[in-house]
Amino acid sequence: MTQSNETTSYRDIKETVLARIRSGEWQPDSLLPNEQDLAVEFSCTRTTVNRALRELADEGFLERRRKAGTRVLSAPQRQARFTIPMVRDEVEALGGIYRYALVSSVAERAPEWLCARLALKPDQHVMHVRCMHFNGNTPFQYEDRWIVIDSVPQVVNADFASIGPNEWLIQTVPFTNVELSFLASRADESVAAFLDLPIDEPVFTGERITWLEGQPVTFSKMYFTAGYRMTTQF
Amino acid sequence: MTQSNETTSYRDIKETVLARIRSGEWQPDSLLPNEQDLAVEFSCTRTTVNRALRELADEGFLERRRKAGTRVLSAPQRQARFTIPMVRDEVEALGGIYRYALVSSVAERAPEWLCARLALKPDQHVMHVRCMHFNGNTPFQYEDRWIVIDSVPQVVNADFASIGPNEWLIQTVPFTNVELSFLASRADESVAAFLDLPIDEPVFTGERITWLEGQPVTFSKMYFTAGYRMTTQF
DNA sequence: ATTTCCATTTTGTGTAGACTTTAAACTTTT
DNA sequence: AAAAGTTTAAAGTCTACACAAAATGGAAAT
Repeated sequence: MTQSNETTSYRDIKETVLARIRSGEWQPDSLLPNEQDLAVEFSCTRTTVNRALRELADEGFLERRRKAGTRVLSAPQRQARFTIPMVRDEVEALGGIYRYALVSSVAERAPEWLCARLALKPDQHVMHVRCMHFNGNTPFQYEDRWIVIDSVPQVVNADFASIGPNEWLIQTVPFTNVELSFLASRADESVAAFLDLPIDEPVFTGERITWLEGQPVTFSKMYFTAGYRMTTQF
Repeated sequence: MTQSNETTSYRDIKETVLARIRSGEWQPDSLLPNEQDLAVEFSCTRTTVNRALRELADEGFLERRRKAGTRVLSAPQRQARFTIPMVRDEVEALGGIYRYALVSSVAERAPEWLCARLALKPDQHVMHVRCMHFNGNTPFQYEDRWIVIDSVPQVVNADFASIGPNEWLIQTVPFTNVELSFLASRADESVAAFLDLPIDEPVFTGERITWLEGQPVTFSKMYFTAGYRMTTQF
């Protein structure tokens, strides 16, 4: 059969299923009919039903298990997706002019806390890069970053005066695994100075660890401007 | 052909494509071969290639447009997916015992700032619920919430002494639209008291606005325990 | 009563092929 | 040139069918 106006598409099925859950017709924890039966009901193939249910499961509405069937999740595990933009894009999306400035870039022995954090050997060296990201002339983010030299030997020749370490790394080393955290920290003297804040001001802070095939590549702390909020809708 | 050991699955294709992007073989902004050609290369059907590329696009690695083809995103818009668990689950995942306590629950006229925030009429009423979530006996989260009575009339009969407002709302109005923000705030006198912190301590804070079919349902502020971090891996 | 094993059900994934939709690129007209 | 129309290549989706893999529930063995 050709897909004409009256054909049920996987989108229609998704909508119908969601509507039935919302209306209470399909209660939380209850089992849905199996794919074959739904295919008959919607007069389409099982393939189409499968796609609809698979996506709803991805989106956190359903739970599916072979042989056990598909059930409505009682507490819809809705996942918030935060897009992690690069600072430049974030500033430009705010309608601002992005400006970058290098503060310092030094090769040094990895400090103890970093060795612990990244599972480095005590004598490994890192490139310590500090830099600022501005929105026009307003400080937007202060970045404190360490790059493991053994993992990215080219870093010793990188010119971080002209390109930010994040953009450089993205061009240079692909990464495979990332751990990203957000927390509230307190502006110490240096952070306060760079972001033009009072000392002890609460600062929204991100920490990112990046690995390439199990090798630690970089650790960075990002201190955001006062009043910054990370927002998403779903 | 049957799917035997040597068959290329959409997973294999995803991996291979990612590897080629990482290795630089497929540069950012460059165009991938079209699905048909890839199908030939991987000796599978276009359907299978399609699924692989579609998922990679969903995950933020590729951009696909009809007729234009598939290209590697220059700034991989990787999306961090934070699962937003209910406090109970979060505490239990930490190995703790979850305990809930109501602080107060009062019906009142919506304050001006809330009217502005939720686009309420100036005379609308809200249920103002304050409560605590504990990990054992340690304060974990202090929650300050307003529920729009016109949107959820049953709320006046809800017994928030025995069930948290979030869990009650999920049972009552399950499918909603949400705007979620995170920021760093400063513990005022009351927050500090509830979370057992010094005044002015930085506090990781979440704000959530919830709508049902365009109607504002609830606004809540969640103040997290000292040292809290929201973490994800990808 | 408990464990082990097996049949069966349900989702997971693949093949092969067709039609649809979008939008880029080209062609014609103004 | 610029605008309007046309072609066409690429992704998007569906059909129809097949075999694979997991896990449940019951049967058999201990």
